[in-house]
Amino acid sequence: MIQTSLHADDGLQLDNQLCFKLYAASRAVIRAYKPMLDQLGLTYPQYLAMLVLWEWQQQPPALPTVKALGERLLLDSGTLTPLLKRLELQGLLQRKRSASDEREVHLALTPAGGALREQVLPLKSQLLCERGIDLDQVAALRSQVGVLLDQFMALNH
Amino acid sequence: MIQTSLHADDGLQLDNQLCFKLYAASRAVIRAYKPMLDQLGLTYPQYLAMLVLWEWQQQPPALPTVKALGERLLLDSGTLTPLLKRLELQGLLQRKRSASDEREVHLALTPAGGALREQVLPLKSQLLCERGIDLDQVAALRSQVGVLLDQFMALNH
DNA sequence: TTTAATTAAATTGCATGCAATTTAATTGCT
DNA sequence: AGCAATTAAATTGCATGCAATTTAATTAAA
Repeated sequence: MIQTSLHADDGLQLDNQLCFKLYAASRAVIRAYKPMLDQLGLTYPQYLAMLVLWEWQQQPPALPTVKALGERLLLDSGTLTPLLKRLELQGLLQRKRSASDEREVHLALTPAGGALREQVLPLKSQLLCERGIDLDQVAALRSQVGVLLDQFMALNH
Repeated sequence: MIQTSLHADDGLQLDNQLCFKLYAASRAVIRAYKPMLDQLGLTYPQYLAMLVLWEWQQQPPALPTVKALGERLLLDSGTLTPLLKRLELQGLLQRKRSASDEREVHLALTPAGGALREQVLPLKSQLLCERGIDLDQVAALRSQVGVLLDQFMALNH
């Protein structure tokens, strides 16, 4: 393929930046979730935290710690601590110091927090339906963005 | 392809969420830019703003307004006004009220702001090189994420 | 031409992200 | 045991994002 560029460096054109497309697409998708999240009373990162806690609930023995949640979401305690305090204030979870290791904080869903899960699936179906999203296309893109993510996670050692 | 799911709703597994992959990938790429941006003295959104201003400089007559910049970056004045004030404080640009329409604020690069552009390309090449990024793969993914972005922009009317 | 509706920025308030530091608890080492 | 090194959260400080409101200027309309 032949490059016929007018400028010496299309490499700095905003539209040529994968980083900008990702950044903008991420915000656009979060914006699309907003009506659903408003009904749930959650912000987007709070929703992600709940996804992890709901998932964890299905494979008991141990409760997740703040650290474990952070590894899953790629967020640190500086972000998670205040976020989790807000979820606790809303009555969706409880934060309790581990008895065996007082440094750790275990996260346990309350009944209300567990129940909230049931409201998500219908709302999400509605969202996808209303917008006529192609599920196969979404799955394919998710897989590719996932590969990119893994590469960058490996590179950022 | 046959679905053999253990749970009734893989649809809520974090790893199955395109939104999370995008969100995490976006932050990972921004993190990868950090060393370069530190050398430039810019944050990531400040860098995006500079990209637009550099691009604009090549097609004169009129200067971009805050609104025009916002349309390009998909950001509003609530985000841009303080960001631009910081760039102005750093001496990279000037903000001046339009004479013809006092509501508008025009953005003009200072010589320092224009000169900064020259430092970016070599730093970016170095970044790509050090990490052994496949340019064709990046271009392909950018195109696909771009399609997704366009779809969501259309849907969020 | 007054006045109502629009529009562009700025401002306010809140919730992230994230670097850097601090605190408290636990491990490892000698 | 005694002490240094690690580790998990919390805290602090700063820069976004973004909804909602405000302010000032321009346009449209009666």
